[in-house]
Amino acid sequence: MVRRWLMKSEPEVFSIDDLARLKTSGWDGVRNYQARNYMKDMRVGDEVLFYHSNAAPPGVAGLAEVSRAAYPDPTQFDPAGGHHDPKAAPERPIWYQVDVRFRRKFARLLTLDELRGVAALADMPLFRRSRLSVQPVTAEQFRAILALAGR
DNA sequence: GCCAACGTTGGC
DNA sequence: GCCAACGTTGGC
Repeated sequence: MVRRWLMKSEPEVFSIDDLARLKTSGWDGVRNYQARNYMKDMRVGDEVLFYHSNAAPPGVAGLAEVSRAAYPDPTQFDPAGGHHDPKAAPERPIWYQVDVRFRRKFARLLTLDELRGVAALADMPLFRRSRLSVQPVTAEQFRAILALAGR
């Protein structure tokens, strides 16, 4: 069963255009347990709404898909990197990532402000739970967002 | 740059 | 196990 997710990234760090260029990328650096657990639930082929956070304006920028299921995030083992976790070891990983593949960039950014006004989206964690960078999206919510994006 | 929300850490 | 301090996220 293909499911749907929303994943946040700061475009200054990694944007939908970066993914379009790379085609596929590991989604590393997630250091929140709830977000990690959602990534562990992901299956190859799951659909991903690519959300630009901490941007002006923030919003959903496009569509991607999970191309590799969860595996240990290597950045947790690198003391020199910004995502190092001293409690993690290769035989005891704590953090996981998935790989995502570019599908398409929307013709226009669906801004947070616009999405907030859509009744069908009112229950999204995006509005109800702050700072959750990976979150599930229902079939109805997903349809509503794709309808706004057009084809 | 500010700051509210909120998850994590660590002293007790 | 409580909870204050602290750090991060992310909208504005």
